[in-house]
Amino acid sequence: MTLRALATRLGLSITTVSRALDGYEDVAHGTRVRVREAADEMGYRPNPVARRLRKGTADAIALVMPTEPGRFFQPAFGELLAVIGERLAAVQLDFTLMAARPGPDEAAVYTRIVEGKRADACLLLRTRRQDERVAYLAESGFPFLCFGRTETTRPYAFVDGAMEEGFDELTTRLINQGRRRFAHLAGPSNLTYSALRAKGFTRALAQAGLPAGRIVETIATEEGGYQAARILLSQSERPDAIICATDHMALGAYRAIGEIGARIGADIAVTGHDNLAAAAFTDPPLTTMEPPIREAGLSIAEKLIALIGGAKPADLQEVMPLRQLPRASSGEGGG
Amino acid sequence: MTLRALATRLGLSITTVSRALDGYEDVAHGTRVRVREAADEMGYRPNPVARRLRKGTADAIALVMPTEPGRFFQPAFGELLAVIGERLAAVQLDFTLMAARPGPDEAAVYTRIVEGKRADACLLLRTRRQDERVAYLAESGFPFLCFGRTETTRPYAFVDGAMEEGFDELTTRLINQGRRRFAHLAGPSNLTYSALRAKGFTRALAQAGLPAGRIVETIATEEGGYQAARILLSQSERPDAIICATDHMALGAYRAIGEIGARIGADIAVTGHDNLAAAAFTDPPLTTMEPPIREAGLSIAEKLIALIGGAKPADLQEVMPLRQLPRASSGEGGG
DNA sequence: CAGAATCTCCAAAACGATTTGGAAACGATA
DNA sequence: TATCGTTTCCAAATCGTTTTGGAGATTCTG
Repeated sequence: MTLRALATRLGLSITTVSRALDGYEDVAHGTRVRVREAADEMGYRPNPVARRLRKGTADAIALVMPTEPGRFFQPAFGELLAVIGERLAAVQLDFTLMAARPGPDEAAVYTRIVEGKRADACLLLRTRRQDERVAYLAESGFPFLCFGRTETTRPYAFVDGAMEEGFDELTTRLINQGRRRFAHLAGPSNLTYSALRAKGFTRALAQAGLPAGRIVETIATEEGGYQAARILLSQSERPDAIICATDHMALGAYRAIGEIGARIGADIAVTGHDNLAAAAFTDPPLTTMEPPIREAGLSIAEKLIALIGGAKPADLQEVMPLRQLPRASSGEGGG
Repeated sequence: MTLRALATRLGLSITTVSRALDGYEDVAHGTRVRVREAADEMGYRPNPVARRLRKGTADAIALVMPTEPGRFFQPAFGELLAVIGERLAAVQLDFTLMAARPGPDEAAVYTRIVEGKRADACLLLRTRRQDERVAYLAESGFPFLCFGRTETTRPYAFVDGAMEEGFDELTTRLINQGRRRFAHLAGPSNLTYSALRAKGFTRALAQAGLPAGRIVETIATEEGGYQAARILLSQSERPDAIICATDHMALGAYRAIGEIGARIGADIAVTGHDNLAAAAFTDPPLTTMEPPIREAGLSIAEKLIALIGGAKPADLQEVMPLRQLPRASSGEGGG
């Protein structure tokens, strides 16, 4: 069912049918109605590819997943994609996934998107402090949005959680509770989120006039958290609060603490970030904070749409507050 | 940089340039080389949209995410997508994500894919026993592949884990260990995986000549597992083994068991399925089984490619064995 | 009633590739 | 030399839209 078929069937020109469907003013009301009725009676759907070719757009947003070897961990990834995808579909935008492992291949994927016009804009995940992807995209004038911040002088569009504030608030809360020997299990230092979380942690201690806490950098998994926590716990001055960059790391710390027979919550506070589904059901329930995934997804979609519409990146920046979830692992909450 | 530009620059016709790049035999070796060199010197990339229009393909695979309200839980979803995406990209196929909540909207999304030619094939997740999506796609002759099985008389392409066998093996192991009072926390009964897992569980008991185990159906989350386990534990004949359909549910059961002061592993065995990242780090570590996500992803991609190539669905069926991970929650393994 | 303004409509040119159906040039064959 | 086969190339059609630049009909204005 093409436009031509519809046109000949109606005894009209292709032009008129096209314009009638698009609601132009220069087609008589009567014919417009007639065309529309015929169109959905015959189940006509414009061929998206033809439209794209003519309009010179891709009608698509690209998402490049940085696939590191081993498990892929972006908490609530599925939900995030679902929300974004749903919103984009509503405005007829395809949401295209591409995978690339960080490194030389990654650059090729971005080149393909930009030079091959595979998308009208793209979405970056797991942003790094120094991010070549951002540099390349900004350089080539291609619209993009980061989920997470990066360090650059150029204005760029992003959506991110208020992690610095979140970790500051959390740490301050534990200070007020009387904790004094703080340690922080940080994620890989090249990722912006690690730096921001560590910064909030550090700031809270400084503000309270306490000595700087110990910071151990490790991979953001259970195993990483376990190893790092073991090291911390084996040292002379044992911490009474371990602020972990992620829930996964916190679960690793749980085991390390269990092994030395200390009590989580009472002896040593443990906290995370993400609010994994499991976090409320660990023993004890894990104190954490939760990024507003649905809201973030909607905001991301909205900003991508704006970006395609020509909005300036500088006007598309948003830091979203996190929800604090005090639970028993820091001697708070019920249970 | 279009084909025309390249052609005039080389003093050749568009036809010749196109054919030279595609490696046809009817262009002289010399010119072929010349054309190719010029092409990648000038960074020529064929416009994918134009190519699609002409060839009548979408060069894309669609994935419709069933976004149920609340958390979206497909374990290892990110990794699965990454693997599939990577493989598809290698053969120049886009991987398009769409979201739809099960119900009337869902049908519209599939109609859009099929009638709007948004993709050459599509991938279904969270397959249901009676799946209208499968019915519709099969009906309309659109190529599709299911990750998970469904109940239909027509031959269809799928990749799935050997869950029936996995749950049978697990249950048998626990029977041999001396457990006798079995219960199963099943997922929603409309999803095929729930039925298969329950079937494996049931089969093992029957084969051992034991009475049928109690089966409680619930939502596949921690909360669902917790509620269901509480009910089980409040009854007169307390189970000594709770086989959960998923790790998430098992974690919920952990809490319920903790609340009544029983010991997981020693008093009551608890097991799951998925091998969540957290599963090895719970206390005690959770006995579970792991689907081969990478292999499944690769197989899915391969089959989708074959499907587009015209392979018969009946030849594209694969059930992949699960890896058993006996751990302390069933009184096995270390720790 | 002539001329202008307004309504409706349409033919044809894009968009950038692939593919069909030759055509020119050339050497080989008889 | 005339014919045939190869080799190498190309003009033009095609995919299905959108959009430009009118053109005919009708109504309005003075």
